[in-house]
Amino acid sequence: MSRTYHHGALAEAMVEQALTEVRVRGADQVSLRGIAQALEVSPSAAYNHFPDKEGLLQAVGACGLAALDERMARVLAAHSSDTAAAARARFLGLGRAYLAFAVDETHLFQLTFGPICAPKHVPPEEAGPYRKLVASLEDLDRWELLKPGIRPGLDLTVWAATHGMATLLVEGAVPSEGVEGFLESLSRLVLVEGAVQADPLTFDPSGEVAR
Amino acid sequence: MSRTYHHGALAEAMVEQALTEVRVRGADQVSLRGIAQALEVSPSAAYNHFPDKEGLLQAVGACGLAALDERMARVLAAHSSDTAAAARARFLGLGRAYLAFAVDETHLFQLTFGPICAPKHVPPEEAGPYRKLVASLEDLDRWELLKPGIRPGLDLTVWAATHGMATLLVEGAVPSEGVEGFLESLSRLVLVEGAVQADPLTFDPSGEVAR
DNA sequence: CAGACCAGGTGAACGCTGTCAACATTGGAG
DNA sequence: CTCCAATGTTGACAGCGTTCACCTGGTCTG
Repeated sequence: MSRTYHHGALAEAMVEQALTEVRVRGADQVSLRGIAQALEVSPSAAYNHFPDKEGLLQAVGACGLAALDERMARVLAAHSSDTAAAARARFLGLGRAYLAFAVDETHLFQLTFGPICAPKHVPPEEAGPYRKLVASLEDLDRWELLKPGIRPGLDLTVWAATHGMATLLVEGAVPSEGVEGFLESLSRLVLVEGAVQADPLTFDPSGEVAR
Repeated sequence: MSRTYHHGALAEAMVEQALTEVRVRGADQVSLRGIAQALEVSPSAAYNHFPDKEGLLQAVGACGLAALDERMARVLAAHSSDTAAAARARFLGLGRAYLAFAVDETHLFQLTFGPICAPKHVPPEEAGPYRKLVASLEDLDRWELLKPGIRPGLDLTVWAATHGMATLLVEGAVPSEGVEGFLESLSRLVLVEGAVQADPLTFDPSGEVAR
């Protein structure tokens, strides 16, 4: 309980504190001084670990990306069997996980894909979520579940649609009830008709935020 | 040239000044004091016309929405004939205009659809751009240019895809060269094959900012 | 084992910000 | 002509990010 002069793991502690504050109040409502005060540390201590406030927020944004990736990984783990039905379930589940993250981690989503952090994780080919989406589409293609002739450019288009729907949810332009309708419509555009009808609505892709 | 005590049209002047500063530096780099200084007016004068800084920025965001709407209106005017080819050109042109706006008005786009302004223009059914998109889709449907059975939910899905592509462009996650590929891919998903092949790449939907 | 080193902490200060309350100015209505 | 309401100014306040000079104390060396 004794507060030593040197904290020992200030960087991690600041990211964690900033993460919780971002989640409840939004990134532009958190102050470096507030975080330092919560940690009983002087405001300038942060500058031993981060170049500036943006540096700290970028670390928080990386946590957000990791949390999203973990949700998506959990979906893949829940539908790992090597069947056409599982491939379809993975595709829909990934989309649902992405949108669920946007809905119940609104502020973190905005930071992760906002102007402060977005330039940090480009090109997107290196990030987990995009790779998982591409893999899922390749999977669908292998099972011949994709409509014929639509493959070129499909990665980007499906990604844009999902990401766009997520931002619309976050902005409040679309209520969260619209998620299932969106996924159905997207499926109608992309998947062959009547291939696998059973809809795996059972899996709930919610989860905690990664460190 | 004489500076009177009362400005006369301070509200409009502040919006205009804020608009130009947002366009070059981004919304979170503009300060109320800076705007007041540029107009040779005291900082607190703004509070006679706007409740706070956010109020001013919301007015700027409304200009952004109007500018986007005007670009889209110009596309409709350029392809107003009542033919299947024109309907297809309108659809592609609207998407191109939306994405072009995001590319060359990045900061304004971010403000207009960011956390400060987005809650202001919901529900989106009341905004021009969404209505124009919906009308375009109904148009395509009337000419039987849409793939059969995909209509339910298509408005939202196409809007999400376009808006998502726009945000990816803005974030730098996708280079602006990807626009045409995206539009081709989207067309492949939505339009009947080989209906109208001539691609109206000729029209340039760039334009000035309204007000 | 003494002592220097240095990563990592402190405190005060600077300039900037948004916002407010009290006061000044003035065009135009009565 | 007078007065008022709209609209501008002044001065101040608290809070912000950031910097600089300085302090602490665990660790490694002579």
